[in-house]
Formats: sequence, C-alpha cells, structure tokens
Amino acid sequence: MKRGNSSHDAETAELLRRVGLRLTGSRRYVLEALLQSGHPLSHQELLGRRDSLRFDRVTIYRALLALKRKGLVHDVKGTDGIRRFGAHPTDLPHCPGNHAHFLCRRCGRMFCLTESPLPWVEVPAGTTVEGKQMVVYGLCPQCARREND
Amino acid sequence: MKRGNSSHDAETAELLRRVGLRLTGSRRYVLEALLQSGHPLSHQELLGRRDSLRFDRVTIYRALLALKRKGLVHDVKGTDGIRRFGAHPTDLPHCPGNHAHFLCRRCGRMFCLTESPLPWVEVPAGTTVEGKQMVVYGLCPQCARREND
DNA sequence: TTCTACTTGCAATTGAGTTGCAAAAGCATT
DNA sequence: AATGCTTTTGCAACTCAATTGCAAGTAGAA
Ligand SMILES: [Mn+2]
Ligand SMILES: [Mn+2]
Ligand SMILES: [Zn+2]
Ligand SMILES: [Zn+2]
Repeated sequence: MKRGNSSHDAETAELLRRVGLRLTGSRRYVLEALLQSGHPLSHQELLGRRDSLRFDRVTIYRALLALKRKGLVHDVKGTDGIRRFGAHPTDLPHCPGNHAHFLCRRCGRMFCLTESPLPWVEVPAGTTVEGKQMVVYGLCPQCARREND
Repeated sequence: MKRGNSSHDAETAELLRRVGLRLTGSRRYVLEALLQSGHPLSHQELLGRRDSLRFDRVTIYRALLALKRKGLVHDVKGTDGIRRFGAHPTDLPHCPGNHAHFLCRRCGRMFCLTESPLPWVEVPAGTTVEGKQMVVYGLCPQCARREND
C-alpha cells in the first residue's frame, strides 16, 4: 500500500512491528497522524486529513481499536460523547494516558494535560478498578478570546 | 396530573418551585426517581421504572435538561457514551456533582464517589474552565464476584 | 374562567459506533 | 516469484443515544 512520506514514517513501522501488528496502510496512517498532531484526534478528524490516502470509516475505527488494544494509543470519551485517541509520546517510555484531558466545547479540540496525573481514588471494598479518565471542559485560549469579541 | 404517592413527593414540589420550574408530572417523576435511587440514572433507566406514569422518551430528556439547567441535578457522561443524572442530596446545601463517579462495565450502574472530590487541575493560560468530570470504571463488588464464579 | 407562555407527545432526523461477510492484502514459506 | 494461510479491508446494513420541529395540551397567573 502506497504512503505519503512523512516524518514519522519509519517510526510508525517500527512501533507496529514491535507490538506484533501487521503493517497496513490504515494503521500506519492513523498512528502517524496521531503522532504528528499534538493532541488526541476523533475518528471524524482522522477521516478528512489527506485527500489521497482514503480509507473506509470502519477501517479507521478498526485501526484505532487495534492500536488501543496493543497499548500504542490511549483514548478518552469526551463529555460530547465523542471518543478521541492520542499517541503516547515515544520519548516517554510508558505514559498510558493517565493524565487529565481538556475539551473545548466550541472548537471540539482535546488536549492532554500531561502535567496533571490522575489522583488515586478510593472505591468501595470489593470494587475492581480497570481504569479512569478525567475530562476538564470549557473554552480553549483561542475560543475564549473569540467568545468576547 | 396524577402521581404515585411516595416519600419525596412534597420535597420535589418544593424544590421545583424554588428554582422557578412549573410543577409538571414528568419533572416530579424524574426528580423523585433520582432522589430515591441511591445512584445516578440514565434516560433509559428512568423510562422503565413504573408501568403506570408513562411519559414520552423526549419528555424525559427535556425534564432532565430542565433540572440540570436549574442546578437540581448533576450529570456525567460515562465511558460507555451514556449520560447519567444524579440528584444532589438535599441535606448537603451545594454538592454540584464535584466528585468522581464509578461506572460498572458489566451492570452499567454508576455510583457517586462523594468521598473523592475532584482535584484542582492546572490548565494553559487563557483557558476557561467550565467544569470537569472524572469517571472510574471497572466492576462493582457484585459483578466482580460473579466474574470469577 | 380565561388567557398565555410553557410543556408535552409524536414523528422524523442526526451522528457515533458496531456487525457480518466476501474480496483483498500481509507475510511466512517454499 | 509463486503458494497458502491468516488477518485486514470495504461495503452495506444496523444499533442506539440524543436532538429537532411542530401542533396539541396544560400550569399558573389574572
Ligand atoms: Mn492524553
Ligand atoms: Mn454524583
Ligand atoms: Zn477551542
Ligand atoms: Zn456491576
């Protein structure tokens, strides 16, 4: 499968191989996009990115699920009901998304708040905790400026 | 509009009046249900509760929105994409849902973790924070027991 | 009782995400 | 470079939460 040649191209191949995933066009594209974008992306945002290199919607979903299952990306369900996926910065060995995320209600962009690790949470005895997520929402700096034009 | 006579009946009327909402059957029913249930309820859970007293799905949605707008309930969007609403315990004067919530991935019940207030979160300069939510997910004690039967 | 603004029911619609299946492609092997 | 097995892809259909428009009904004030 043909690919555009971009900065993380070799890196994505190496990452996919390392976790035992086949190197396919959609996976390289999605992982690449998540690495380049400085912030988590929704399925919808991933669909429209380049005019060449078009994949089916379902294929993008399945690529995301594969990357998630192998721990290459983390995901957050926003207060808007939309799931966004972020690649882990490759310099940090294991940052499995255990930080808060900010969601702008106006532009819909999500940002990792990597400086805000999630707190320990006390749960009732017998409860099994499998994960947690925190979403802070409001207006990003850009949108806050426009709001009071 | 006819109503079942239950424990919080007078209380709901008083609450609705206090915030300037008209006393309608659907609002009294929804608020009552949220007060009685010890945990937040989804729209779907609210629909099936009694056989008498049937309201349209959309009416239940709109009742929830009204209660939310007036601050009588708080809401959380679960990692399963379903929004759940919880009444504020009336003894606490203002507990606007600023605590973590647990969501069981098996039975779908959500619980308020009122002992875990949400932490302060640092955001980039210029950002406007309007709210935040934290969802801890896994298995509730009941479901955890059944999982290894 | 009357009036009016607000609320409800119904039908249609949006949009995220999932499922089943046949065709296509990755990759290890010959 | 061809073989063969397994995984992945594209397509169409589907599920399900939530929203919208509008006409009919109702709460609450006068
Ligand atoms: Mn993140
Ligand atoms: Mn709560
Ligand atoms: Zn924004
Ligand atoms: Zn459970």
